[in-house]
Amino acid sequence: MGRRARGPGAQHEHRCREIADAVLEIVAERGLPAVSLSEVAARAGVSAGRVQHYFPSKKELIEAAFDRGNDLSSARINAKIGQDPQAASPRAVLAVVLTELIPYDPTTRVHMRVRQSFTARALADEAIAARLRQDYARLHQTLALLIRRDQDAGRIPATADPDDTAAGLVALAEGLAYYVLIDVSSADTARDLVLSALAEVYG
Amino acid sequence: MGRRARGPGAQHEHRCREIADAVLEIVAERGLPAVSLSEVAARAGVSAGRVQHYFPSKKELIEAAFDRGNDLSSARINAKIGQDPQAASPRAVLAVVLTELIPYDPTTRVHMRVRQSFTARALADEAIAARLRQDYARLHQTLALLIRRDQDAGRIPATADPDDTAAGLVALAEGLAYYVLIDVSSADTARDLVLSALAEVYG
DNA sequence: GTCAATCCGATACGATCACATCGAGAAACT
DNA sequence: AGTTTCTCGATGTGATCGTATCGGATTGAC
Repeated sequence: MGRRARGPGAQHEHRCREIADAVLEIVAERGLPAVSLSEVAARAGVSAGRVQHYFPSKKELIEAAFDRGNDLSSARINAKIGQDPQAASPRAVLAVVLTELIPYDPTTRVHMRVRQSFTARALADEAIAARLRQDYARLHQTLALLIRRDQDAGRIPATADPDDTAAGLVALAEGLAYYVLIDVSSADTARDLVLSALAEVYG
Repeated sequence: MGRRARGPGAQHEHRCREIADAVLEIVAERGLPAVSLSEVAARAGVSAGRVQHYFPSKKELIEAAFDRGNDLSSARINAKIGQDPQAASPRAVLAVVLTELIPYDPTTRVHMRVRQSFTARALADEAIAARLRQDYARLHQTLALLIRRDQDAGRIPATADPDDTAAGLVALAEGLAYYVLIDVSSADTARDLVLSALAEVYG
């Protein structure tokens, strides 16, 4: 009953991640509608039964993949920032986070394609929308805190609202990220625009 | 042969639009994956056979709905600008276009939900992507022209690149538009951010 | 070594889908 | 009036989907 599965725990999580990663690969290549149990099983190189065992419903499978995608993106960005977020200057951290939202290589392209797919589904899937809102709240809050720190240090005019400024910067980065994904803009152009927007925040 | 169907032409286009509008309604409510021939027929109040007659394949149906959605949005924005685009000041036109990209009432919410759905599909559907690229090219070009006009008039610093600036403003507006759609930001906040970004362009 | 929980492959089922086919009726041109 | 084209509802078909279920294999606890 209340007992926790202990022995196979490690294997369990590993298998779950394998399957979730297969979902992400399919989403990156052909979008969320292309995700089916048989597709996922084939991509992960396992039987459909196993997929069904770990994720009894498709809904759970999709949501697990969403969380997995978020974890991968967060890990990538955190690795870029370095182990000590307090050490670097707020502006440097802001620049890294914002530019990391722009796809500039195959890996980041995959990450942003996946994210874009889930943002679309959020419009019709409240479970995904709730997860996404929480995700945005955390991201915006983090950036707003950095802005506020540099406001206190006098490097950013105190007139700007930190929360709105943070939301604006992320919105710009994501809008440009989409342009890069569909080849409307180049990654370099997008990066320059984001960084110049950041520069304007700094007066 | 080369002959054009004349008599039933009017009815033909009218029926096509009815069906395309039904597709847009479904997309706005439950997303593109919810669009099926039977759903569309039921929503439009016609038989499935008629839908199939006017749109022999689902692909054509989706693409027609995409074009229809674009037409509706363009018409709405053009109506806001007024009949004489040369008369108004470039800045006023820029402000209208950018704020009209932000959902602020049920109608604009529907328009932007539909647009967001198609942008997601564009990642996996080259036909939609091509249409979207053309759409963006036109929009960005229009705004860049307005910016250039006010650069020539000395109202905007000549240092800024008109095309990149236009792309940045639209990207910001669309990123914020999505925040409004999933209730991350309010429409007022988004509007203010877009307008202040425009103000910064004007120095 | 025994036992129970977990794991997972195989199969079946009902629903839904896009699409094809057919044929009757309406309309338009000759 | 006759003929042809357009219109479109009805029905069938093959494929794919998500899910339920079952039975044996594996595993870890004791």
